Amino acid sequence: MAPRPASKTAVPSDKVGVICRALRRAIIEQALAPGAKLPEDSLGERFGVSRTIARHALGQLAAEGLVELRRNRIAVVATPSWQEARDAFDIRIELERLVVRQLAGKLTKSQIAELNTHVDAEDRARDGSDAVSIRLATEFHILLANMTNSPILVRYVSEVAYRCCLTLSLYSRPHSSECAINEHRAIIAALVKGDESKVMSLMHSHLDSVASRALVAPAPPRGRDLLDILAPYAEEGESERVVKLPKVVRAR
Amino acid sequence: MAPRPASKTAVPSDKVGVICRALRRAIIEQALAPGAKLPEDSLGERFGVSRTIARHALGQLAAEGLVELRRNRIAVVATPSWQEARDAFDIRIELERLVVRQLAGKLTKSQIAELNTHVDAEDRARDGSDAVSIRLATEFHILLANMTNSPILVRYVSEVAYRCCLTLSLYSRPHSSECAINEHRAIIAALVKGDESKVMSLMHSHLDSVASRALVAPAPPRGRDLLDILAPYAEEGESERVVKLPKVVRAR
DNA sequence: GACACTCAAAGTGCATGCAATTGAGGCGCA
DNA sequence: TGCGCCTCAATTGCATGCACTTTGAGTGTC
Repeated sequence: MAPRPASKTAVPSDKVGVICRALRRAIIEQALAPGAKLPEDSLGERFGVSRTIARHALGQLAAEGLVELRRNRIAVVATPSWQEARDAFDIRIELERLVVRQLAGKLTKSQIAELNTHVDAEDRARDGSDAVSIRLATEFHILLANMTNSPILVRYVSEVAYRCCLTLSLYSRPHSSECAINEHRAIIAALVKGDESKVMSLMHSHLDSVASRALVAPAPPRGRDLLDILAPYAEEGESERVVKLPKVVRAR
Repeated sequence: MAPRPASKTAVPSDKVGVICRALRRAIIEQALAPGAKLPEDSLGERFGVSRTIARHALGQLAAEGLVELRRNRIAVVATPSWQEARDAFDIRIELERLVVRQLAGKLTKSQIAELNTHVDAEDRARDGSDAVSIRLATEFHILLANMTNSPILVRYVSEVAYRCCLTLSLYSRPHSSECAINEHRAIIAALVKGDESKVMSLMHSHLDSVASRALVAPAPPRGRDLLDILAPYAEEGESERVVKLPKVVRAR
């Protein structure tokens, strides 16, 4: 009587899956900002399960890079460095070029309709919160990936898209999403037309522009704590040279 | 006093990490063939930990696609379909092109030496078991990925390379690795020379030839069981239509 | 001999309990 | 006030126990 068989990847039980999906969504909507604490018992209590399950879910999310786990420490929402964000976008560009290459000229009528419906929803959400816009924009890309029918590709694109989403909340200025929506429409058009190289370059420039709008400066603009800000000044990770800095550094 | 800080990705405790690494290696060396059963208690007993930990490790490996988990069933080593194998190689090609693009002309002397040392080892292992050759060949690619210093890229390349490895054991004829080794040498040379587009196309054709040598036919050649072989003939997954087939089908 | 049914053994799903670690506030001291 | 030490509540690490599900071997019937 399960509502959906939910061809989800590798989710052991489904309570774990439920928690993962909920947290994922909360994270990409920025309800949980990078650095937010995720204690096992609170999570368990909130979802009506034991710590064991909450812990398992955190493990999965950590594998996806959305959560950071350190031994004996409370799990936190991941805080990717600027460089990691850049890397994620580079990977994403390649993967999504592959997606549209496989899809060009191969969409069914109902798939095209589904994509258009989604972009319409993005349009309608323009006045709403940024968080929802960002989520919908991300989901557009995941929807595309889904249409390839390649579970592996879906997983990688989803993961890396979520990670990128996470970085937007760290490094981006308030989102201006209108152009992105037009770019989505252009991509659909090119996919329908079946112009493989056109749609690949469209996707490339789309993601590139999202990335460059988001990752404006290599400096960590906000949401970082003192230690992270100081980190680049440490260089030699060795030891005694930094002893003269404020004690927080030693506390590391 | 930990020997290495081990910048490994997202491994909660380290007992889990140990088990994951051991299983990963066993899988890619085909000590554990696709379909092999991995009961939690046996695993726990073997590694001297409780089922809880073994279970957690299986969860991680499932997230990487090396293990298949089904509710209330014993975990098994994944048995990718031919199509999934093809998809994995496609993704791998894109990711590794990215790797060598980033690396072209940027290798340090010691990195070049490390690569050469590795290929020498591959050479020496040519007479040994296929399993070891395959593992070394895979590790060459992971070594390259590591040199990009992009943890995300490393993770994805490793994962997808392991998956490809897994498919080799399913679909490939006995490995003939000599040409692969020469191709590795050619890639190193092009990387040193710094010819970006040359090295990208070398990597592309290298992986393409590995894939086409491995994935010779879309039919599932061996190691599959009756059910999987019959699967394509079922089409409508519904129900009663297959009732007339041998009873194993119903047993599903 | 083939099928259907039953039931115990094996295995997973999950909660709970106990030990170990952490870090934050409190206390003393200069 | 400012700094360091100490203690204890909060939290994780992990094993274990109990309930439920699956499996397959054995039994009986036709």
